[in-house]
Amino acid sequence: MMKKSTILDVAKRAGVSSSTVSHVLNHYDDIGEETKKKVLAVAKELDYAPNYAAKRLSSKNKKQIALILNEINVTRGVAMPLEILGGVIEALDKTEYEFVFYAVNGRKQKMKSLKQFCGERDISGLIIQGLTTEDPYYHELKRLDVPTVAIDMTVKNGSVGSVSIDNQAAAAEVARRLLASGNKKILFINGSNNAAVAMEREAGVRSVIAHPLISYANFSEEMAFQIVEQMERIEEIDAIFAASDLMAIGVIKALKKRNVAKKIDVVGFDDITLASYITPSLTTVRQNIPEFTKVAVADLIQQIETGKVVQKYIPYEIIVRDSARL
Amino acid sequence: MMKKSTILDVAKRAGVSSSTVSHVLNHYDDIGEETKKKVLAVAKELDYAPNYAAKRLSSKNKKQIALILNEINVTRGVAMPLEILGGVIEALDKTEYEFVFYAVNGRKQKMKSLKQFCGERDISGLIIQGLTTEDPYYHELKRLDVPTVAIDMTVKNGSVGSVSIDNQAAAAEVARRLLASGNKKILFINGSNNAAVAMEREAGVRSVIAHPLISYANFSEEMAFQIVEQMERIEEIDAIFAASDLMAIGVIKALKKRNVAKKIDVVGFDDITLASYITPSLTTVRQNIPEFTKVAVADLIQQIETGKVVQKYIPYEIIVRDSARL
DNA sequence: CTGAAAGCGCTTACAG
DNA sequence: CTGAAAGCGCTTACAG
Repeated sequence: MMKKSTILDVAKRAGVSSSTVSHVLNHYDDIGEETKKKVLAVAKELDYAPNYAAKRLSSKNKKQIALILNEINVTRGVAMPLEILGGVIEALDKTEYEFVFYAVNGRKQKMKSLKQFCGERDISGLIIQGLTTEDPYYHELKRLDVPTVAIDMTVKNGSVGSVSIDNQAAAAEVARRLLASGNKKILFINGSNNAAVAMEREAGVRSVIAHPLISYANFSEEMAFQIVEQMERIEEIDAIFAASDLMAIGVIKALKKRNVAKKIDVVGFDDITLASYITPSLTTVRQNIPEFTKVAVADLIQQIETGKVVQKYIPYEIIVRDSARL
Repeated sequence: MMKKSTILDVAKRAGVSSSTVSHVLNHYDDIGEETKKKVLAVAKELDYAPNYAAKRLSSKNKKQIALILNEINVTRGVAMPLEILGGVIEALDKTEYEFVFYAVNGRKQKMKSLKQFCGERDISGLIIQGLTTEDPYYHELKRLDVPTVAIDMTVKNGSVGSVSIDNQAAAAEVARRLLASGNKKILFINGSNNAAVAMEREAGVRSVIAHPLISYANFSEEMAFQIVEQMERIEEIDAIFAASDLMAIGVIKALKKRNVAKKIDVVGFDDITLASYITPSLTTVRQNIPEFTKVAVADLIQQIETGKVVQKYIPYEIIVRDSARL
C-alpha cells in the first residue's frame, strides 16, 4: 500500500502552493481556470484524500451534530433506534452539519461524561434518545451547556429541547375511549418508573380513571405475560392497556393461553411492526418516528444558531385494530 | 460557554510541560507520583478534554475500524442493520480499535469512493454489509487494498473476507426436507438477482430440484403477496419457499386470503422477529447475527494484523414452526 | 490570482 | 523523571 499523498504532494506536482490546492479543493472562486484544472487533475491522479483529522483541527468551521443512542441493542422487535439513526442521518444530509454517532450504555456513560465527549469532538449539538432517569447522562443534561434535543423523552430542566408525542394526552385518550366503549375495570400495565414517558402515560391514565389498577412489567413482553397469566379473577377485568406494544403482546399471549382473549380489550403503545401482524392485531398508539427525527434535527439547528429551546409535541394517532374496537 | 482548555493550559497551571501532561494522561509510567497527581488534579479542575482531531493527527497509533452499512432504513421489520451495529460496537469495545460508523446509500457511494473514505479517515479495516452487485462499493471492494470483511454477503474476489451462513447448503436442505415431507411441486420465491446471497439460495434450490418453479419478488412482502394472490392453479402447488421471511409473510397473507393456507407449506429465510409472531408461525432458516458480528470483527483484526483473508460460514439452523412441519 | 507562514492541539523521539 | 522542539496535514488571514 502506497503512502498516502498529502496536500503538499499535490501542490508540488501541480507546481503551486498548498494554499492554492486548498482553495481549489474547497471551491473558493479566486483561482485561475488553468490552475484549477491542473490541481484537480493532479489530485485525481494521486488519489488525494484530504486528511479528516487535519481538516477538523485546522478549520474554524466545526459544525458537528452527534446522535447519542443509549442501549441500542436490547429489545428484539423494537426498531426505534434504527429509525432514529436513519432519520437523523438523512435529515443532517441536507444541512451543513456533519453527523457523529455515539452509542453508549451504562458503563460508557460512567467512563466518559457528555461534557468530555462534546469537548473532545467539538460537538455543536446533541440529539439524544433512550435515557432513563437512572442514567448518568440524563442528569448531566440538565447542567450541560451544549445545545441538545431529546427524542421520545423529556428532561425537566428547561434548557433541553425535546420532541415526543404528548404521552399523557395519548394515554388519557386511550383510557377515555376504553371507558366509552363500555369497559369498566381497566388494568394499566406500565413499563417502569424510571422512564419519563412511562410516568407521563401513567399520569394520563390516572387523569381519567380515579383508581386504576396498575402493574409494572419493565417493558418486558415476558413479564407482562406472567402478570396476566398469574392474575387472579381475570374475568373481572374488562380491558388491559399496556404502555408498550411488546408488553401488550405478552398480555395477548397470556389471555390466549387462559382462553379469555376475546372478552378482554387490549391496547398497546408505539405501533411497532409486530402490532399489525399478531393475532388479534393490536390496537395501539402510533408515534411518527420519522417526523420525530426531522423535527429534532430542525429544532436542534435552530437551538444552535439562535439559542431558542423548544419542547415540541408531535401528533400521535390511535390505530384501532382487532384487539380493541375503540 | 468558556473557552475549551488545551493541554497547554493544563501544563501551565500545573507548572509542567505539555509533554509531561501528555505522558500522564496517556498513562506512561515514567512520571513522578507528585507530578502525576498535580497534573490529574489540574486536568479535572479545568475539565480538560483532549482534542480528538489533534490526537488523531499527531498520533502514530491509528487503529480504526469502520462499519459501513448500506441502505440502513429501508425495510420495516428487518432489524439486521441494528443487530450488526450493536454487535460490532460491542465486539470492538473489547479491542484497541476504535469504531467509526458510516451509513451510505447509492448516492453517497457515488459521491465518495471507499478509497477516499478510508484515506480521509485513516481507516485500518472495514466491515461492510448490505451491498448488492449493483452497488459501486461492491465492485470497488475487489480492488481496494484496505482489509475488509463482508457480512451476509460474499464478494467473488479472494481478497475480501466474509462471514455468512452457507446459503446454498441451507436452501438445499430446506428444499430436500420439503420434498422429504411429501411436497412435490415447490415454488421458490427469490428476492432479486443482484444480491449474492439470493443467488446462492437459488443455486441451493436448483441443486435439489431439477426444474423448480421460480418467481422474483424483490424481497418485498407486497410483491410476494401479489404473486401468490394472482397465481393461477394454486391448488397444484404443495409448498412455497421464500428467500426471506418478509416475502414468506406476504405469501402467507395471500394464501390466507385464498383460503389455502392450510394446504400449502411455507418456509422463509432469516428468522426475523415477526416469524414467530404471525399465524401460522413461520418455519424458517435462522442466521445467528450476533455470531456474524463477533466473527467478522475477529477475522478483520486478524486480517489487519496478519494479512490472512478468510471466508467463513457460520452454522445456520432450520427453525420448524407451524407453516411447514418439516 | 497566488504564495509564505502561522496556527490548530496534540504526540513523540531525543536530550539531559 | 521532565522539557524543548519538531511534526502530523490541513486552513486561513495577509501580503503582493
